Amino acid sequence: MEILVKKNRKQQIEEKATTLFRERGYAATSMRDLAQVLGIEAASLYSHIKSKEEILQKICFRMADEFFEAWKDVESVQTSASDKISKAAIAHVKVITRNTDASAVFFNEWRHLSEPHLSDFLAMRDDYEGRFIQIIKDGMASGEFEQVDAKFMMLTILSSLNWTHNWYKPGGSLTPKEIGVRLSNLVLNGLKK
Amino acid sequence: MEILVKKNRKQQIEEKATTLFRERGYAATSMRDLAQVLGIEAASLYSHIKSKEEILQKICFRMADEFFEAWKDVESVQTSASDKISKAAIAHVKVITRNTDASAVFFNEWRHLSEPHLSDFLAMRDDYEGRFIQIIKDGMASGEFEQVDAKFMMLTILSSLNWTHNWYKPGGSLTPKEIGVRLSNLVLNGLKK
DNA sequence: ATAATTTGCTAACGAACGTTAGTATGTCTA
DNA sequence: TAGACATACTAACGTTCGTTAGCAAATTAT
Repeated sequence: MEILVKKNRKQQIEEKATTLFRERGYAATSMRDLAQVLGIEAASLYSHIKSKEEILQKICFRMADEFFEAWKDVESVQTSASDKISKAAIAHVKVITRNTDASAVFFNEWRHLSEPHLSDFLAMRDDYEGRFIQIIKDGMASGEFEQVDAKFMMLTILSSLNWTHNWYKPGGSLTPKEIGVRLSNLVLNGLKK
Repeated sequence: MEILVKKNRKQQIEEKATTLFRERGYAATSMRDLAQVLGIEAASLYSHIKSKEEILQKICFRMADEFFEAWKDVESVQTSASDKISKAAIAHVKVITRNTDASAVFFNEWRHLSEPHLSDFLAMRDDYEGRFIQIIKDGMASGEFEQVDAKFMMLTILSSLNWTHNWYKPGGSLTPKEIGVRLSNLVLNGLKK
């Protein structure tokens, strides 16, 4: 029995869609826009995909997978909370910088997912955020961190990390790792001398 | 000569539109959606407004005005760079928390502005961001701050401040001022003990 | 060589979009 | 009391939307 693999054209569609969704937003990107970029008719897209939303789902859940996959670097070793924050920041930023367009779509367009995908997405996000909260709580319990509102702190840290998708350019002076190091350094030690 | 003041209904339209634009995004909100929330027909909206985009413009530029207005608290007194960062954070967060819906639209939907409004908007944003950069540079020059990339730092700080629109709820345990204090404290002193 | 698969087309569907024209009805003001 | 104004309506416009049906050619696998 053969498993059919529509590999090439479908990938191209998803790549171009990612760029367009990032630039114009999901709702403001039409299938005709997407087809034009690919040099085909809009109706032809449906030889490869099921629906417009299917593309968005692929982008969002592939990015979610990447974020979770990268987290393995964080939990692999037993170390201090500071070290874990640093490792998490580096891993997280690495995923974002590896695909800034898809990250932008992931962060900004997920609300256009329909159920049950939307609930699945939010559940994964909660899980991911919970891991950051745990590190912060551990750091407070061990006396390594100041006593703070762990959720507040998680939101603040993640907002800084996530924002990198908005300004990172592959040719820039900072490598993804350096960005992660600097961000975690700011979060841990602050701006003051 | 009479100056006509269409005050009440137009305000209502802008308020409801702000909520919808925040929840669904500008492009995914139809004029019929908006009309339904107001209990009228879509065509009736045009007795009060010129176009859908006019509403977006009003929201975006009113928020911009508010951010600049709040900045006066920051530049009014001669003080240390740390103090200025703290004052700026508090002022900035105060504006956001005063209207979380409009802030969300301001941060997420500005790209749907057409020219020349888009260019005007971006110019204002550059101006605003430049003020943060200047404080950071001053703090480095005086030896108060670590030597860092000022733009990188500005982006990181503002991303944390701006993210508050996503989780702040008026009835919460933290006041807007407390949020500003805690955010600036994290930025200045870090999480480590 | 033949069958299956990939890729794309034209034509069209019903629905939704932002918006305009023209009209009617109250309400406030001169 | 007359005119201006605020508010909302019905009907409709031309356009664009996501998507389907049916067909055709090229490529690939058996």
